[in-house]
Amino acid sequence: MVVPAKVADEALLAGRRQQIVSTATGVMLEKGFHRTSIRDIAAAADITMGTLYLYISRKEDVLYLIASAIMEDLSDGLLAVEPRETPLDTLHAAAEHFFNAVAGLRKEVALLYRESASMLPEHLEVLKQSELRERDFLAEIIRQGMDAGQFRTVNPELVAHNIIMLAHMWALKGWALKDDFDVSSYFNAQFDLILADVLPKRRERSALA
Amino acid sequence: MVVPAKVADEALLAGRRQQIVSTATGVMLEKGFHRTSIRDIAAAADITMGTLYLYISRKEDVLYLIASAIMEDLSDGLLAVEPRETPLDTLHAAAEHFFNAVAGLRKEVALLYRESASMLPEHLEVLKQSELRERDFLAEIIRQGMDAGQFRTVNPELVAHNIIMLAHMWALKGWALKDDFDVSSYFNAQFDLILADVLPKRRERSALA
DNA sequence: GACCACCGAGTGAGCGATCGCTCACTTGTC
DNA sequence: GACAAGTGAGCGATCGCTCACTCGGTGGTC
Repeated sequence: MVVPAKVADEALLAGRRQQIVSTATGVMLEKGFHRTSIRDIAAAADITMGTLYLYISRKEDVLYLIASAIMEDLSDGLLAVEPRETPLDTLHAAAEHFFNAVAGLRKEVALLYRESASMLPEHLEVLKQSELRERDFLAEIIRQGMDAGQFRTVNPELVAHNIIMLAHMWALKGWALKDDFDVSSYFNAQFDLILADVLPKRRERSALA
Repeated sequence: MVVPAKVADEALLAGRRQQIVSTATGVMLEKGFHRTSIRDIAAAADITMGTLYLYISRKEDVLYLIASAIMEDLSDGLLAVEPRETPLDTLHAAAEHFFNAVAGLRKEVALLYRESASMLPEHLEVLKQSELRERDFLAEIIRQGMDAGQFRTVNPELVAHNIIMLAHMWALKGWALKDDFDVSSYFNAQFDLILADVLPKRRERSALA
């Protein structure tokens, strides 16, 4: 167990933690990890400090619960994307889903980057593994496109990581992008560039673009 | 003046601040802004707390001095890149320079992302403007390539921002990339993809690639 | 040269305000 | 009455920042 608790009742545990995470996220988004006190978190969740410590054992546990909830939101949705007719279609669907998910959790994704240094190493490792799973999912689609002769030869993991990074970029660089794009025009512009990365140079782009 | 001081002698001011920045950077890199105390900074710079406050007026000022020194290192080098024979050559030189600069300041760049939320708004704004200057510099090269008919039609600012983001990616995602790349193979792989973004689809890649 | 008033730079004990976390205790339920 | 869940005053350890003070050098006066 990554986050030990002192309460046996599992339903109660899950419920209270959900209550803690959902209320503490707002506080952390606003004030950040270090400026958010245990008292703040307890007050937001409408419990006392002592009760809070029945469900976590260190302040860092709260951060981890928040971070892994965000990561799950992002990852689960992506990994649930079903294969389409062609690898290109699948890549488009997966990327679009991921870009939208990140856009819906802009501040939360930025929080992950900001506070990753405040996390305990074993917690951070879990999140890294989660991102690697996202990368591998996208890389597998790209590999299938290459095997099918539909994509040119690229490093699938690198292109996959770029897709993730450019999605995160909406969260990290929104201050600079918001003037020129909204969420969907941002995705369209970026996917056009991703297409250029993976499609063979001599072939016309598909109707999808 | 963004950071007010209580010492009149400008040479002394510059020297002391250089001394503060160079020693405090190491501490901040290791512990982060909030876990680094004023006492830590003063001790590292081998001065007392009182003296420190002659050269800054808030703890956040130290962070800003550090951050703007890092940003200057990155920006000045990029903006000093001279035009080459063709826009493509110039873009290659500029991107390579920037990727190398970021790679040489990996932890420092990661610090900028982590601690941007700890900065005072007016300090953060200066750093944003600096990054926009980098973006515009790269965008101008791309625009020239488009005007010369050497590049296809893309959004120059977006591609420029992507180049910056993918360079920063080495600092942000090094944990995942270090297994597959070193600094130069990473740049080569990414620049190959950037080429695919900007070069016309039907044209063979130049000898540069 | 002797004296002194002045000033800018440097000092660090100490202030008030937190902080994360504990534990002796209360409450509610069966 | 046994036990799991909940409570919050209080502990020790910081923290950022201040301010009354020391110190050494400079220049004016005799």
